[in-house]
Amino acid sequence: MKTGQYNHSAHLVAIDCIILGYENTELKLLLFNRKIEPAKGGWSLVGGWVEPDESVETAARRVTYKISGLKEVYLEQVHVFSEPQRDPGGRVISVAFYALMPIDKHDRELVESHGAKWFSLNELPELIFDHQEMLNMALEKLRLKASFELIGRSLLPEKFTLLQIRQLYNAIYQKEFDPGNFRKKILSIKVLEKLTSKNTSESRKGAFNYRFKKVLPPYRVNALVKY
Amino acid sequence: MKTGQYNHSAHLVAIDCIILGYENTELKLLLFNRKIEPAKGGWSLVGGWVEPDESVETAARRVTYKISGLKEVYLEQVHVFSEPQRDPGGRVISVAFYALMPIDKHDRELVESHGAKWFSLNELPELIFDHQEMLNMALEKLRLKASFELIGRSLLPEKFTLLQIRQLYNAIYQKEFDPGNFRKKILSIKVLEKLTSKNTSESRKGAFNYRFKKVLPPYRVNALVKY
DNA sequence: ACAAAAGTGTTTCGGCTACACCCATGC
DNA sequence: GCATGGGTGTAGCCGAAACACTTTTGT
Repeated sequence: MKTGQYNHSAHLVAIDCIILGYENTELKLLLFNRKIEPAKGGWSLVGGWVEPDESVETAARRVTYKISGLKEVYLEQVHVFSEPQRDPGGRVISVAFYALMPIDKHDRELVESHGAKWFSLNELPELIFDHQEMLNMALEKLRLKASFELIGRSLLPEKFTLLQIRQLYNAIYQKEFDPGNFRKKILSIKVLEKLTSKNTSESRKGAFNYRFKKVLPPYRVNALVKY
Repeated sequence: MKTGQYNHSAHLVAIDCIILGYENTELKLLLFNRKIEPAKGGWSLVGGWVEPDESVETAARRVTYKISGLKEVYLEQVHVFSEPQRDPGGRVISVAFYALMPIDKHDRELVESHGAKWFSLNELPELIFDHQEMLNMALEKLRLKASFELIGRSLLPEKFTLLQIRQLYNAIYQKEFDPGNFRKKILSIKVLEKLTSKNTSESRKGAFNYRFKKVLPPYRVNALVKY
């Protein structure tokens, strides 16, 4: 095979996306019911081939858009999986990404029409191939990121309360953060702005809504949370 | 092209290695004088094609072995670089790795015979393609790793003094760590064992040698150093 | 009245920082 | 004696953790 002026054997390259959403105090993963052999009918990460004229990032964006209808998802490379035997159907090199998606904004019908389904992270079916390992690495990477910067912009609705973002962190780390301390820490980095509206659906008293600032002040590298 | 039962267009896949060594209180990078067009004669990371029957890790190990004669190098994936135009010679997807190498143990003649050369990180020539970006990401990743666990096993000689490992950290973070505090912190995690021998070549008084323990006690996630 | 979250304040504790200080030795 | 790194000790500061306490309001 010839590509440009190089002459060497080539590989099938795919991307697999760990698509995460957040709903009802739980992290959820979008899985795809595989339609082809091998492992037909098994639950798979959402993936696709990398086309000749696109980067792996472009491929990941194309695939996440196609299944969710959302253009604005946060994408990050996780790892390359390339053991020759990882896919029984052939030698495929796969680049794993995680994707963070505002679950309330995506197109649920589109997801369903593709045979995909959201699963709570605590109630996952068995995944095909090495997809469980991909998921594990993605979660590790997400936790690391969330410990250095406040995430949620891509997972929460536009407006949210401090309770909601704390519950998001609870879900990510599978632990309970102290309400008072979490609040003070998060507000101290000044990346959120307080709105005038309140959310009264989750507490008697009602909590102020916040949103992420458009431009973030650069904030210190000091760990946001420990885990 | 057909690979197994899948039918899709394929890609050239390469690996590029940011090979780092440590010598004379400086981090050094092994670069390769490129022998083919495009960018013939330019300085390049050490790389190679991924063969049909090997993982990207295997390819990286093969390539680092071939140029250094060392089998025991520490390898870690950094990132996939896949912009369609990144290599003017053709569409090549490259997986960047960093490699840590005990510079005192490697085969200097082998390196020379391949037209490769060690450069101090402060005196680098211009690199071809996106290799400078690869290097930057590798160093960021190395700093992150070094902040969570004590590195040096793959960079320092078997025996070393606390001065030497501190200077390694100075080189990695480009700052001066406090001798007393660094010492206490490093020893507190109990991954080093004190030897009976002393190194008298670097100080009047002579400093005890240490080495990494064979089995490491699991130590806390608390940052080792801040930067 | 009670429950439950909102929001603020306070105390304690551990670890990091910034040093001071003595030791050993070659020059 | 002096400079240099080896090695130990310590006072102070800062931030995290734990938790008390008051507010608000629907039931």
